[in-house]
Amino acid sequence: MRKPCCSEKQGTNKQGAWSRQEDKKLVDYIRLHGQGSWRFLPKAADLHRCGKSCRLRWINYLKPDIKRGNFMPDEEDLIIKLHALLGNRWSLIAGRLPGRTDNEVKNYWNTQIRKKLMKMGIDPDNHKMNQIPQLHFHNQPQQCTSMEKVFNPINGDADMVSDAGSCLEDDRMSAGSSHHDLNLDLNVVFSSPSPTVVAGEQKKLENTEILESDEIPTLVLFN
DNA sequence: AAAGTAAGCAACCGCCTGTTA
DNA sequence: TTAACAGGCGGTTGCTTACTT
Repeated sequence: MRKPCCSEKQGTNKQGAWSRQEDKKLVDYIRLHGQGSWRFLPKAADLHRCGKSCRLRWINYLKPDIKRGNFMPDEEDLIIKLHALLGNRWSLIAGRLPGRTDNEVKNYWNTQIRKKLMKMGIDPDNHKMNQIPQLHFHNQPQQCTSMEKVFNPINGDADMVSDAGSCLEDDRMSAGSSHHDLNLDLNVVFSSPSPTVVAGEQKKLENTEILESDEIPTLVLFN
């Protein structure tokens, strides 16, 4: 029924990396006309790319508010927490990280966080222990991250997966825990009928929405 | 120094959803 | 109600770079 994005212009896809000239054309065009109408943008901007490719390039790399560079520990914490709640909803997760894109978050998860979690015996898909973790200890409990205390949406508790000696009591994670630097307090609100809907039913997370209220994002779970 | 391998990440693909006529 | 379309999303690919042998 629907034609593929670039079917009308064979040879416009699989163009590889964007050149400086292409970037400039795209940026100049969007500055002048604004974003949108991606289907017609390539022709209007004299770009031999498909609209999707232009959109992706703009959203992921050319937008002025994109934050590049390494992820901060706070950001990593937040990604893990949100992933535990939302799963692979990268755009939702990225939406809580100012300046980060879904593609960047997804890549970071797949290349960094996933490996770290697996190394600690945590299944990165469900955030549950799947084997005996390789425990390591340090003397700085304040440095505990979500990598070491992963909120488990199934039982509503924090799974202590490593650094057991230093991280057990302080800073215990919960759905209402706080991220000071990013001002991102996560509150889980159950719309109906009761909070017990979460227990053992991760698929309930299928229909979720993060609402902004008084600058505190709230995760609402719909039944 | 060269070849082989692994890791990181930009880019593409195909499907889904919302909107409009 | 349905078809067509645009935009958006997650999964995957493949190129580039770094590292190892």
